[in-house]
Amino acid sequence: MKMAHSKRLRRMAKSGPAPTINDVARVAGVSKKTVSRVINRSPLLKQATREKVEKVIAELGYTPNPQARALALRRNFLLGLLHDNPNAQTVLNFQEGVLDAIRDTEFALVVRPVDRHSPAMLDDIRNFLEQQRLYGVLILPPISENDELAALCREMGCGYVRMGSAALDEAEQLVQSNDREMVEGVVDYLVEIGHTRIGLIEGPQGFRSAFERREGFLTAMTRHGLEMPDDALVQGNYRFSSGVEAANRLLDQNPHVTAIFASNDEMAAGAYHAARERGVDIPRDLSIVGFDDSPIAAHIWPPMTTVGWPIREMGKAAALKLVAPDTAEAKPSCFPARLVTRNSVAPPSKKI
Amino acid sequence: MKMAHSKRLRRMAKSGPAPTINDVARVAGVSKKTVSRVINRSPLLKQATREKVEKVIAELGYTPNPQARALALRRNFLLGLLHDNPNAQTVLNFQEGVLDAIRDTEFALVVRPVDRHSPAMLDDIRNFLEQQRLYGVLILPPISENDELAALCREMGCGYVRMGSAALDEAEQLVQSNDREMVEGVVDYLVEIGHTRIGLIEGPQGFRSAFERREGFLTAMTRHGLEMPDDALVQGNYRFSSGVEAANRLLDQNPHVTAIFASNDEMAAGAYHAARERGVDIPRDLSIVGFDDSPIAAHIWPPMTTVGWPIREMGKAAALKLVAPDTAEAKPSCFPARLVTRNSVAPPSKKI
DNA sequence: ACGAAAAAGGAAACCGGTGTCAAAACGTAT
DNA sequence: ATACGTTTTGACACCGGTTTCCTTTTTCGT
Repeated sequence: MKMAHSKRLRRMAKSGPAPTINDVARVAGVSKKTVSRVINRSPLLKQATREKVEKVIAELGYTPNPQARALALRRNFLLGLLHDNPNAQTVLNFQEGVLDAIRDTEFALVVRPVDRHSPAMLDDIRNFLEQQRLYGVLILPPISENDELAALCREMGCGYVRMGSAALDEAEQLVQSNDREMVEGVVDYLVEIGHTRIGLIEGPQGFRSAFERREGFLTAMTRHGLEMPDDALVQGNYRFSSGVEAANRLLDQNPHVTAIFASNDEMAAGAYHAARERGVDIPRDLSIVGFDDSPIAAHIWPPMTTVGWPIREMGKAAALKLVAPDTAEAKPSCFPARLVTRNSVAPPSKKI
Repeated sequence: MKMAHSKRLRRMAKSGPAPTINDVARVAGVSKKTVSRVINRSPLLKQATREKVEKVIAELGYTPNPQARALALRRNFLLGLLHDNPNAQTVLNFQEGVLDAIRDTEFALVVRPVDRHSPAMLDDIRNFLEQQRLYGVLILPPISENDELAALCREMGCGYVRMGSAALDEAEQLVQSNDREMVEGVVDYLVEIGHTRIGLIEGPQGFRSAFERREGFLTAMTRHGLEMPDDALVQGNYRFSSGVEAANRLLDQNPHVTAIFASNDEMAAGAYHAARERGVDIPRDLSIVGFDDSPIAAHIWPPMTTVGWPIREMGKAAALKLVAPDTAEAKPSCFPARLVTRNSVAPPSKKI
């Protein structure tokens, strides 16, 4: 009720200049400093004064000017999101997570897609950070694996948290997932239902995530005493088309594989495509497992078994590590991925 | 060279407090006002003075503090993006477009996913606008169709541009696409290759885009003198699962349709799913056309014919309408969609 | 060479908050 | 009533820019 009332008052003011702390102070008959204390929940205020001021604040519909606050405090309330992730859903989920963390705070999230391939990338980001003076930045993979970028943040005194698949950094600056173990789990699962000739479409050179996933894969294969011929391991670049090519190469070189693990869903979808063109049925003739649980995995036919990360939770935790590093929710830095079982996996067919 | 040099100097300063306009003024031996004039490219400066100051700026690696600027100018340089779009790729493309527009300016983009179904949505957004005092906001569909939201922006004196499928607003506040005509074009195309019994999966009630697309569809059908039985028109809610249900209902009620147009790609993909489960082959037994050209359209099998919007360009134009309304690039408000022909359409098969 | 007009530059106030430090108000012991 | 310690409040400077208004310098016509 009171709320609605104040809104009405504010609206009736007909969008004149927004009330400032001075207006509040004058109307309430106190000094601006006292109003400031109310806003900042200073404990050394008499209850009566606090209430008096709060009433005026509500009546006037006063909101502190964030720019003025930022100036006085010499820090602002802007979080940055640096990303060059090809998977839109991942980026958006992460954004949602960040928003979960900063909703009802004065923080806001500013986004900055970056171009990993531009030689000027670091300078661009430097300018961006210099200009905007962000409170901190969140860095999504794959660019989160760029150590120069992290160094740049440190150098510029800008807080940062990276999302990455391995121990890139200290726990305070990292949210990670256990994808290596998960990939091992995928192999275990495939072996368990009978597969022995499993192909791997790995991600591009130089990506930590690609490396981790390959290592997890190979570790598990070795553990199971399974052979891993060189030509059952092909490389892609995390994109759909590279998945098509990689799967074709893999199946040409190694027609007996009964299952393929691809380092991300896009490439796995590419493998679907290649399989379909060759007339091989999924999952009867070929099982495919992807990684990321992006929307395509659910939409493709047959729905794809894949590994999902709790991206949104990771986004939330990442943001909390910056804005409230001492809360429990900000502490964990490793978030368990889980196998999302759908219909792209079946025991190997008898033939061959 | 010079650049690198200045960067080094700045770095050597070891991240002390960033230099301010006062530092520049002192070192250059001029007043802060003069430095301010240099920054703002005031024309009434002697060339020599300007160069002297610019040299110092470069040496010190000075960048104006955006918060201080915002405070003094009583406006900030933050654009907001309000979205509740289920299609992540669309949102991200739009973001990229906005970034295209504001790259190398002092503007930044802050994002705000909203929950259309929350009753507190408008209040949330009001608080957000009140708190952040954005320069302006960009509003993506479907929430862009909410007139209360637009009214709120006007009331709060916050500039806005909506992306919408119809004449929701004045051209200054709108980037739109000609989807109605495009839908007519889709029908023309289907009719041209021989289809006469075409089903429609329309979007949810109350969405302007859904309305426009349905009208375009019906207009074209009438124009071709084709019958449109009530049961060939079913409703979905723009999501994958609703597409599955809608297609099943449609095919149950009307087994003779040879083509389906769905109001977006998600639902079209759902229709694929339904078709597959019923053993009907796409495109031999059933042609499907979607709308949006989202990634799923390219990835699904067979690749889907759909209608694509130039989202990124629209994002750029929308941002320019706010930050540089007088430039030519900010002028056009209608961006032509185009038919993306892939493999989900074929002439109707003879049988029946 | 001189005066007037135009150009260039500076001093001080201001934007709307916060920090420092001292003053005022209050409660209590003497 | 007085002195004293504590709590509460306020005055004022400051954050780093811009704006207003005024002074100094330069330019130029005669």
